[in-house]
Amino acid sequence: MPSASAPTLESVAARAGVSRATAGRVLAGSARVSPGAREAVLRAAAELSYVPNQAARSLVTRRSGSVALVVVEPVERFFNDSYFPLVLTGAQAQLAEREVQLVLVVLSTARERERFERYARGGHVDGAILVSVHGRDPLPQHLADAGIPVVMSGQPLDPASTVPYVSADNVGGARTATRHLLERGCRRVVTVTGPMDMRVGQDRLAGFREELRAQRHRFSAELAESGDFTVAGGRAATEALLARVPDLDGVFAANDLMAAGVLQALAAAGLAVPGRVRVVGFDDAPMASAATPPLTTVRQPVVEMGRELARMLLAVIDGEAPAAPVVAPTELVERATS
Amino acid sequence: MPSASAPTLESVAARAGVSRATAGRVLAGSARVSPGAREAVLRAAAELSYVPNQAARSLVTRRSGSVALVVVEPVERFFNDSYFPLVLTGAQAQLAEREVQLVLVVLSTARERERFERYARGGHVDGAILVSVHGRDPLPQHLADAGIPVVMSGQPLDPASTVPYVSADNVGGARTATRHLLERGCRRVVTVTGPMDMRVGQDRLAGFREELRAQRHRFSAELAESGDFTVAGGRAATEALLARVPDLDGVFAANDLMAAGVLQALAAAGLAVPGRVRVVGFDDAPMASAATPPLTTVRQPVVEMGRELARMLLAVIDGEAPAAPVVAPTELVERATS
DNA sequence: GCATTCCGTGAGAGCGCTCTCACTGCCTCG
DNA sequence: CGAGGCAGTGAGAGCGCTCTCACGGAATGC
Repeated sequence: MPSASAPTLESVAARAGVSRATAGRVLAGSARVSPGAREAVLRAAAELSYVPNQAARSLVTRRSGSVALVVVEPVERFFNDSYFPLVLTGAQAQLAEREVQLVLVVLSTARERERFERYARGGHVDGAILVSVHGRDPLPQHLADAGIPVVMSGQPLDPASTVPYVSADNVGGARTATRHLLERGCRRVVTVTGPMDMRVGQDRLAGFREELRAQRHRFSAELAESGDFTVAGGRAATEALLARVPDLDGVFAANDLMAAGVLQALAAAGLAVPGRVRVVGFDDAPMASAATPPLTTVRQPVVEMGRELARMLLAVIDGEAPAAPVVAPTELVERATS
Repeated sequence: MPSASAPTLESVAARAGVSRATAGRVLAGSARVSPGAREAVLRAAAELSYVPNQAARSLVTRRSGSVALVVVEPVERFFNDSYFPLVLTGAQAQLAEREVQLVLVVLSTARERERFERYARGGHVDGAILVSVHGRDPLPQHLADAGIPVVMSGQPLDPASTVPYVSADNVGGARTATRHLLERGCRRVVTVTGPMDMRVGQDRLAGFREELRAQRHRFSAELAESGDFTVAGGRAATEALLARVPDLDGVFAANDLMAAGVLQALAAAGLAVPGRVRVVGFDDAPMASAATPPLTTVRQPVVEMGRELARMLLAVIDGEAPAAPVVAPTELVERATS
């Protein structure tokens, strides 16, 4: 329970000697109030340290003043990946400026999904930021069709999707990473890819291929091995690659987790980094600078992307013109593995 | 905006042919309703896919159905540390079972602190879980004194604090880590400590000292160097230790981030791990298994601790007897650095 | 067999806020 | 100098829910 009896608009108005309506007008910041009345209300509110009752307000405005950040993946991914906490941080910061609360929702089961939809339709939140939805998951479109303001992180695989999204420039970032390896003198560059049923996975591989081609190197299927975005996956993929391409001297890992696995496998094989093999990751996760040796990687501005998601959602909620997708630029961070 | 016009209790009641009061009784799950009426209401609610309006409900119950997870540190720490996301995950899971929402709040400035207090007193949330508060921060006690249900992670430095908390067994974990090093044959074991103005830092050092003593090893100040819980700090501390104690053959780092720095410094100095020097970290952060070589560490059950925090808070909110602090057991995870 | 209890139910009063509407003065204009 | 307009204000009606209270009817007691 909060303190005994919180001050109400009524008591503020009484203290200021005006009606509830006028007090409300002042606090809503709207026009049409005499300077005298305004000042009196403001003072009274301060003296009582008045806080508007959000429940009463939402009841009439039908706005909750909060939005949901929805994590769709199994919770485990939320653990290891630095992506979510960072998006969350950015979104939270942006929303705080507008005094909008961020409610965290995790959707694992079908039942939870259904409940969330009812929850959102019931007006408990004004909109939702969907993070880590699978590329083909119909949930975002479904919610949007139900009239719930929705934005998502990452580009959906479905080209017909109308849900606004924020994505990093995955193709460009992968090209930069690959070019860097080539410029450093690598002749036999391979890649450990993410899952191919995810847009990120596809795009980062596409960037790798494009850049090889642009630099007149031949791409062939044996140069790519899928690593499913985990450390263990990165290690296993590297072992496979080493067996197929013993003279490889450059590895582009589609994320830092896998790059960590690459480093482990390389160390186990006795291959010096960066002396014998150069490695570049993607994401600039915290573990990139913690790796041994510290990992060269492609930074994506995740916090800023989180802010952008929040900004977009707020725009959708305010009924502004449908937001265009945003593709955030990436940047190479050179450390010791290249 | 949610869908055009959400069904209300009124419409459910009408459809079921009962009064609003009876419909309310059924949905509240309370007794005193005839089976016939109950079934009719339930069916009507399902058909209309009725969702109670939370705002209207809180207006009268003075319960918001949500609690805050408050992060007090500067946001940057939220980035690198795996601790927060995991606590959050655990708390979220626990709260979801009770259909309580988790609102994320970040407190950086004094203004934000003050606003949050008013926010909580205004009944916007029913309670708060405070994470990563500084050991001497008066905020938790202050909120508790204001009548706001509060629990916190980590033991407060102030012995007079009455705020319930959940903490890992830091002393015990540090003893286990140290013992492990000794059992593996290390003769000259040193430690990289956390900040000494934090309880965690103090406790993990205390455990290190206790275990040395228990095993009849001498502790002296030169065996400990502060590393402030960052990778760079861990690296710098290791360099200092190497200069002072060139024959060191075991390092206990008070967290995994610093352990990563230890590994980097050791690699730079050409000291093989675990051949020449053995290393143990603390936390079992994701980066522990991603390190090269994979890091032996002390696991604390962070997700479970998050759950416990949520459970405690709910108990406090329900006015149950003041919860006793919980100290969670730790566990050694052997990987390749020892 | 009548008074008493109790169960199931409905009516109605708010919770604190926003917002529409009407009203009062005062200013402007013809 | 009267009609119209407009700024500033207050009264009052809900928003959808919970909860108290009162009431009819069935079950129980003596």
